[in-house]
Amino acid sequence: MKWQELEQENCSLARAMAVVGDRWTLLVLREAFLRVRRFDDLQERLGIARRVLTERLRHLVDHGVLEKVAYSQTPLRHEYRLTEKGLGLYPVIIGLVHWGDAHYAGKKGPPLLHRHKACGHDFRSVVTCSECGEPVDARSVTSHPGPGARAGEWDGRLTD
Amino acid sequence: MKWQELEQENCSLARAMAVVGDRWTLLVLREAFLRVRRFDDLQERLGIARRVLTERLRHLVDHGVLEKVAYSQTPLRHEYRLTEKGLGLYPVIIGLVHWGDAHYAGKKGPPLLHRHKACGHDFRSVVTCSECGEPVDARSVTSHPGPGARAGEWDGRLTD
DNA sequence: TCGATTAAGTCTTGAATTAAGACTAAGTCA
DNA sequence: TGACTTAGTCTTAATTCAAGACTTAATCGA
Repeated sequence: MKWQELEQENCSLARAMAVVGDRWTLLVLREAFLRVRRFDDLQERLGIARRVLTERLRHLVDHGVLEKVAYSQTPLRHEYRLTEKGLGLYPVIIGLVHWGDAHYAGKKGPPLLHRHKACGHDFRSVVTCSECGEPVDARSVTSHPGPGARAGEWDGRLTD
Repeated sequence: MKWQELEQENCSLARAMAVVGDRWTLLVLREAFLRVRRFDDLQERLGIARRVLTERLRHLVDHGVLEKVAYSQTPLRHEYRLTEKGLGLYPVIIGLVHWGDAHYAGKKGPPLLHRHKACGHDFRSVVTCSECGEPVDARSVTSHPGPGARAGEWDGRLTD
């Protein structure tokens, strides 16, 4: 299967991966969340090949994850900002960061802490259920076909 | 920068991406969460090149995300199961799925629903603060260096 | 017994993608 | 005018991937 064919799959994860699923994109978005928005800054901080960065930024703009905004008219210069759709990826980023913290931080602890402005504490992210508010993990969930499931593509494996 | 150099970076996201950040790995893990655990089943359902699947599974086993477990002695056959560390990626997967649902589901709705066993409802994942329990989004968080930050690698941009 | 089947890979080849860094274009600054 | 800045484009060699044929070792069915 070619990469962009993923977009056609009847799976929200596959469709999301078609947008942000390559080796560099989430790192570019990390920088965007850290307010690094300019081409040269991104290139230097990430060590990414310029051609690849060009292509990724275009892809993200095309998919509405970033938008290209002029920050100077003379000379005309642009920066890349997260859209609302892009900000919606925060749970993914923070989830990966906390997984990395849990398994790869050295003895001293994580390199970066995250503070919740509202309560003032450094926190870990906790995934909870939108319906009952309790924490959710892999073992407490079952999956079943939704209204958008394509006929014939469900094999019943998960109906336990 | 080469891919595996990411592991050396002083950033939990980069370290996490070094393990699960390529085009296929999260799709392989999606299948693992859906209890698809055998080589041929994974290969067929994903349409991934067999050589690449071999390499990814080895990588995930090497990093303790999956473990290779014998399910038959004669003939000797193995399957790939999520470890506790692998189960810890559930927030990332569900975050991507819900982002995909929000932005790429068709008119009919998402292809797959997720039910919280404890309360019995289909749910969306909500990321909350471990300290105060309130929902958290990108705008309600600031980041600052933690105990594991390497001297000289922090540039102060985020201390707002 | 013997051929077919199954599972889990390995191998080969051509195509696509990436890393690294030189080069370019357009405008500003001293 | 000449140096500098920003945001790219271009080139080349190395790496990775897609597709699918092939392999190995054991079981199954006739």
